[in-house]
Amino acid sequence: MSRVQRKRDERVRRIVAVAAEVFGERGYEATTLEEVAERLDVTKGSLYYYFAGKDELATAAIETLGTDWTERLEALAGSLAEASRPERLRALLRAHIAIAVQEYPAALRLFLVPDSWPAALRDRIRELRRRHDLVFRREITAGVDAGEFSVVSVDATLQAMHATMSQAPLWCSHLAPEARDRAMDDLAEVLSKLSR
Amino acid sequence: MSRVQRKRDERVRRIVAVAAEVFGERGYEATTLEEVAERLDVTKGSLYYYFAGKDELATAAIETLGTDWTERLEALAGSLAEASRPERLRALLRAHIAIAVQEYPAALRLFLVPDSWPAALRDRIRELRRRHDLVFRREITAGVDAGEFSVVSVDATLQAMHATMSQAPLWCSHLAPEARDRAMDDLAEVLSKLSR
Amino acid sequence: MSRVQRKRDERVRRIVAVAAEVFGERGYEATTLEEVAERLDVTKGSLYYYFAGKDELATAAIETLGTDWTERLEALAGSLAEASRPERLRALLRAHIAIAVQEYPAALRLFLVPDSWPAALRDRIRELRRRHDLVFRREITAGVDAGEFSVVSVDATLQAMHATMSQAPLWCSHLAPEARDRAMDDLAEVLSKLSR
Amino acid sequence: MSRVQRKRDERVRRIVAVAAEVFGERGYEATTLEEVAERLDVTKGSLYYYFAGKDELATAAIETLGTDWTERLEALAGSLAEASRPERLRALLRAHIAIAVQEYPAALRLFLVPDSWPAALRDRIRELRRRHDLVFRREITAGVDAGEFSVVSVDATLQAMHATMSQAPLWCSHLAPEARDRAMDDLAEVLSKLSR
DNA sequence: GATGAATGAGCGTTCATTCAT
DNA sequence: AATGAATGAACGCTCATTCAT
Repeated sequence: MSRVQRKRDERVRRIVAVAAEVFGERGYEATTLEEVAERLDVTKGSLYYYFAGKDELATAAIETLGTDWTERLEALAGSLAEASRPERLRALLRAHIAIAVQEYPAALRLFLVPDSWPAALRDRIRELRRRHDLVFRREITAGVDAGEFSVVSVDATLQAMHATMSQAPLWCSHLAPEARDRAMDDLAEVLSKLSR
Repeated sequence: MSRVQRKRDERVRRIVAVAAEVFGERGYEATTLEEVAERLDVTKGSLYYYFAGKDELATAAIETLGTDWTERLEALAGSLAEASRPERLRALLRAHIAIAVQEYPAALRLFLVPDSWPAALRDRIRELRRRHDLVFRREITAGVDAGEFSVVSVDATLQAMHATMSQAPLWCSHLAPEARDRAMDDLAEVLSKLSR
Repeated sequence: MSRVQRKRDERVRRIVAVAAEVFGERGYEATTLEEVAERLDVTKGSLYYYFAGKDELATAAIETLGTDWTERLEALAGSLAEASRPERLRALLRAHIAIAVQEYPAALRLFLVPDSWPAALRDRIRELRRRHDLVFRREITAGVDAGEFSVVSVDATLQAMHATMSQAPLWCSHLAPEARDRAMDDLAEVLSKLSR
Repeated sequence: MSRVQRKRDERVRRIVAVAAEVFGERGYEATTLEEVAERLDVTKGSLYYYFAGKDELATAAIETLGTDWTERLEALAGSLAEASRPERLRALLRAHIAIAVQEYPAALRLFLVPDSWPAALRDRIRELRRRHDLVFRREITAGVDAGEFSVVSVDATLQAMHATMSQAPLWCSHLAPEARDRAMDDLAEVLSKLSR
């Protein structure tokens, strides 16, 4: 890989990171390329040198955001290998909520992509969700198999967890810092009940 | 009430219904008056004869939908006065999910308040939510007071219930009829656990 | 003239009067038929039963406004037949200013009709101006002929008088009542100097 | 100043000049950005690259015109330091009229502040007027203080002068060249009387 | 590689005008 | 005679997209 290519990759990475930030804050529709460009301190037109358009940029951003998010949860799961199952699940739920609330408050809106998007992109997003989902699914099924967890339905339980976590920002964002922390704790605790 | 007035009301009702549909499908920002008008087979400008603008139309759509929904749940709660607490709660959860999935599959987007919504609308939505929320809150707190329910936090529990119910259509819509019914049952059952 | 015809004339008169009022306050562009209709307590569409459109209504309004204005000045001139020439001129100037400021604050804008108007209407307006102009022209020329007035040029003098009077609302409107009265007095006094 | 910057400035200058022209011909409300763009042979949207909106464009137009005009009068006043007061006043009046008639025949409409103009613009216009006004106010008050001029009211006198000068194009524009020159002379002479 | 400039389609909104009733 | 309803053209404005330099 040439030096030029590395430079380009680095640039692309930075653009995507910033785009993920903006898309995460504002959602797809409310995000303008102008704002993305501004935060990168370049002009709007420059973005087109790297991305074919808003949709592609959004896709890359979602991908990055989703991958980053998933990897952090996976890393956390790894680092908690010693903890008890309930402890680990709660920690994962809590971390997920914290990321949603603090870093990607508009993620829900972002994953509610416009129907007008090409099927390929929608599939890609679904794929990302699946991988994301897997982090929690593994915990639950392993716990159930081990007889430590008991759920009505794994799918329904995961559905409830994800729905609650993705909407957490709507509830928590406008709370004062301490109240917000408590609210996030409560949510994680409440969701933990679903596996008992 | 005059014939003219009735006609007008009927017209307004149709507009609001269609608007709720489109807002639900697309979200606030992505909804264009052009599309609402097209589905009504009138021109954009005609909408302004009945509504002062996009915001008012969205408000009316949300208001109608929210009020109708709440009233049906309140009626159900009333008719179940005799049932046991857990029974009644599960029935309410199941009914809520059914309404969401079958009648307002797009409600999530309607109640998913983007920061870009006019403040007035935001407040109104919050108000509607509160009333809607109250149906379930009453059940939970009464159960807790009676010592039959036990929750970590009433607020967090309600938050989880509402989030899950509003996202149910995303999961259930594309399932086959029987699978869908079972999924809805499971969700209601899962959420019931939150009060135990 | 039939009773029906009289009734119609009466209606037309009322419409035109109200239209003159609104056009006088807002100017041509800012006046909407909606507002005219509202003040008449009828619907927009009804106006079209009497007038072919906004332009015709405006023309009629200007005509009425101009005629009324002129007639009041002529009446005043008649009632001051005994007064000295300078007295009469000043009174006329003062009256003109008062009407402009208090009743038709946007008259200037109204007489600055859009270039897009049909030539016939523009001619009619010019005609109205001429008659209006004549009230003052008569005074000046008579005074000059009698050796009591002395002007550089009758046309230029009248031009200055009319320009000043028509712009008076711009200056006077936002003054407090007493200051406004004084300002109008001053203007009339100042313009009187032009004939000495 | 870079070549790019110079180019941009030049572009802005041209836009403002054309805008002043159109605003002058049509007035604020009747001016459409479409027409401004058309005369510049660009599209409507392009204007927004340079100006935030119609208001800002109008402000810039008025500002440019007003500043240029005032500075020329101030320069003339400076160059006539030796002349007698009456001479200097007449020369200023005559110059003002000439600029109005020959260069800014539509200035009246620009300075004719409709109530509908955004408040910010109104204030700015008032400010420009004040500075413009000052050129003449200085002459008058100095003359009065020196006992060479005598006026009923400085304010009213200035009001009359400005009104007359700004409406001069309405009268003079359609005259033949020689008649027009004479008319302008007459107007200046007539207005001179106001200070005697 | 990046910029400044321009484009054009589309949006929410206004309003004169038309017309069936 | 008058109304309620609808239309459609136009407006100010936004923004993704293109492109010469």
